[in-house]
Amino acid sequence: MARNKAFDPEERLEKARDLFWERGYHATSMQDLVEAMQLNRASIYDTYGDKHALFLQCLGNYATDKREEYKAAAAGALSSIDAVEAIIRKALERTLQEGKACMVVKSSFELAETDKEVNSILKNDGDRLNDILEVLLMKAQSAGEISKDRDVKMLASYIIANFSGLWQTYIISKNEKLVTQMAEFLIQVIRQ
Amino acid sequence: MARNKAFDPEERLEKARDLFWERGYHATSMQDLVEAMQLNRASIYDTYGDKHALFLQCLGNYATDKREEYKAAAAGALSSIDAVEAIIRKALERTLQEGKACMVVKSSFELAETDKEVNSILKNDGDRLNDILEVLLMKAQSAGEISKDRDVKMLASYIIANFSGLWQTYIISKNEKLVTQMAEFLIQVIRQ
DNA sequence: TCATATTTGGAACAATCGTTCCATTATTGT
DNA sequence: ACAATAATGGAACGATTGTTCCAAATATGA
Repeated sequence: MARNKAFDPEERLEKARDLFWERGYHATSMQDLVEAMQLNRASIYDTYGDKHALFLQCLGNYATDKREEYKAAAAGALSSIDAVEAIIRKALERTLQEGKACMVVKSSFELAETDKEVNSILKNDGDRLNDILEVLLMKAQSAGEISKDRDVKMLASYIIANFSGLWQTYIISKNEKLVTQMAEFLIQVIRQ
Repeated sequence: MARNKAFDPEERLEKARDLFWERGYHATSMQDLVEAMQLNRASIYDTYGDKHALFLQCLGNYATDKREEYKAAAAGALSSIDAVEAIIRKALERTLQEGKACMVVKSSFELAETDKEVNSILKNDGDRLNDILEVLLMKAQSAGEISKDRDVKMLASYIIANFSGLWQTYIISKNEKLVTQMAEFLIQVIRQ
């Protein structure tokens, strides 16, 4: 009986995600979203809820997507330590090529200090990425690829934390060579 | 002939700075500033210019202040490498004690990608802090405290980049022990 | 003491914010 | 073909945005 949606909610969510990603939460207005998503106001509210709910969906969607990208990058590696290196190289590649800093990092600093729901999404995402790296580092340890006395949990967090630094450095300096050297240095630190 | 200002512009600028620091630029309204600074709207516009100009002054002021704090932390050290360590420990201390992430880092992610003036202030601040660390690392190299084949320019940038990571990790995890371990690990990496 | 200059408080501005509502349009299953 | 249902377009909401303006208050140097 009922009429169907004339648009793909998932596809339009990506349009919103890209805008939030670029401008941040507060600098993005509903009017901007109406234009970017090419959707009526009412359709947005009806499908996704209010601005905040829409943002949370965008952020969750984004975090999962990027985690999959890291997984995919790691999957092609021949050894565990190579997989870790591939993830770091993926972060470097993203820094240099995506044209805007990671939405997870941007949202951490714009919102996560005050917004519990945002914090929870980001914590969950961080934990999952941490798990991925921790498993790889443990395997690398078992295979003798890295030292036994490394704290792999801490090392996984350290690697992820370094990604924030790559983005911050690139935003300010736009120095590709420098950021590349920093990523190479991190890889070298992890391998030894 | 003329009447004098009934307030200390520098002191009230700090009030504004603290609010911008806590909430970010877009989430802070002029009404918020009027209340926090305990100043009339007209007085704010007359003394500092518009919201954006006020923010730039706050950010510049903040960056200089924090750079002085790092310098002061380094000044007490017995050797160059100890001075570098002291700066890293200062960043750790700030992360754990200030209750909000560094305004420089927050502003990098909220504004520096689109706002040229903000970017310029942050670039200048980054360069100056880089200089401080670079000089210390060079001296440490001459003194044989760190290896000769380290690229000190890159290493200085790497240290600063790590600060972003400390803040991001602490915002999301609130894990003091973890962040402390990460800072200790960085120190260890630099020293060897 | 007094004219002068500037601060001050608060009203008011137009523009935009996020959100809601409703009449209209369109598509569905029967 | 038809009644039912949901999407659609757009007006409209009150609240808040950043900013300007002006009359009143106030402290200044001569």
